[in-house]
Amino acid sequence: MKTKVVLVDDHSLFNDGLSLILKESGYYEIIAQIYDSRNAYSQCNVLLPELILVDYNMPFLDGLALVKQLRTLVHQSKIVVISMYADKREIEAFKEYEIDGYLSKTTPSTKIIEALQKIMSGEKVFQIKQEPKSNFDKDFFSLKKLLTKREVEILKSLKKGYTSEQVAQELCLSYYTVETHRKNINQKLKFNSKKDFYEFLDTIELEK
Amino acid sequence: MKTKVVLVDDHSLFNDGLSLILKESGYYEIIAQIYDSRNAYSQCNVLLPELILVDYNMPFLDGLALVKQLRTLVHQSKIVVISMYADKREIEAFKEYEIDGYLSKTTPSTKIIEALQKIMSGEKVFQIKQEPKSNFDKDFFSLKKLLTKREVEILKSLKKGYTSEQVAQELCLSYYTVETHRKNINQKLKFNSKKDFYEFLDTIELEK
DNA sequence: GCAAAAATACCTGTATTCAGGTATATTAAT
DNA sequence: ATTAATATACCTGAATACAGGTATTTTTGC
Repeated sequence: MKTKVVLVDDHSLFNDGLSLILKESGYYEIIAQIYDSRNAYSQCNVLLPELILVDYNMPFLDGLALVKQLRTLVHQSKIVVISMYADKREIEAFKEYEIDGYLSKTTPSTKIIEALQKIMSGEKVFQIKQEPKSNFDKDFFSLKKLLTKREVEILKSLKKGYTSEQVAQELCLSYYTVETHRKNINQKLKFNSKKDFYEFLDTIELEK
Repeated sequence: MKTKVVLVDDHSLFNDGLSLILKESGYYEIIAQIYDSRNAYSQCNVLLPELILVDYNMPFLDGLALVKQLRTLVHQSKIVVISMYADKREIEAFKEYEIDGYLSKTTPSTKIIEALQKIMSGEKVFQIKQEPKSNFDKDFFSLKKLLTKREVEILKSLKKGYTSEQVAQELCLSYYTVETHRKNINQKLKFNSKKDFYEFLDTIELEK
């Protein structure tokens, strides 16, 4: 049921953290965490993982050299490289070894999970640089410059799943006022669809 | 700028993993990871964290006893207990010490972050048992059992931000047909608000 | 103090969604 | 072969959201 994963990363904190993140997602079973890449090939030969996550920067045997080895495995696993610097040249170097994905360590865990799901379903995911954010920086601090205090309050209330009507009730405002605020928010943030708006609403953190 | 956090958990894997998760969120700065709860009180007295995350099950000095100590700190920090078993009786025991939240270790990292954001803005969050998943398991495989092939196609199209009208065009269907499918989807998945639906749409993976 | 920004409220018309139906042809299951 | 499920399509009315206005009061910055 769950995808059997082997993690190869000398940096134990990240190895452990990633392990936890993958386990938490509910889709992955970590069958091994390997801290010394020199053991990876033999271990994978025995464990037959469906997915191997390999760090790029490792001592003794780096990601590139390891992938070269792993591709000679009889049992074909998906191989994903995780790197500190999502460099274009780095990716180029991997091209000939037919890896299934290339992810950056700066990617939020949710996006890592998303990417891995895509990869497990056959897609290839290459993240060059940090993905350009949607429209503007989605963090609260840049948002504060754009929106007024009241507009943020409206968003907070909408975040609870309220309709404009319900927001009006909660904040003791007229329905028309709430609608006006929403109109202004939409103008400022220029959403292309309802989905875009609600997606934004879901993602954004609006706390102090 | 970032919330200063101290983690208290003897289980280093979880401590490290949680640390990573908090850091990744961008809102938290981990100023200490404490593995022996007996050091927590003195450390917090020096470090003055805004948020203290405490594990429930710890050797020597367990979560309850530690919280009792921490509440005597001059500098008042938010205190959140994280437990393996989100037991109702456990929470009861904490009630008199006025903790700000009680979270389960089974909670996905994104939900932990969400909960902590709420807590930092003054709310209290008590998660008893693992929260009943949003109606059903949000993964594709359990979804397939609930929805028909066509319904999934409709969702895929909606995921692009299309309106029912546009979905109809893309799939060469009548607008009415698309609306019917959406109606059936909504019935099956029982969303409580538009926000819930679009949030689901954003989260779900619909690939093969 | 004055001008700008923000917050409030209202109106209109349209677009979109949602919930309640009905109905038929095709497909899958037993 | 005959149910049951699926996909299709249409209708209506209500609820919600969106886009275009206008307008008044309050707050804030200089």
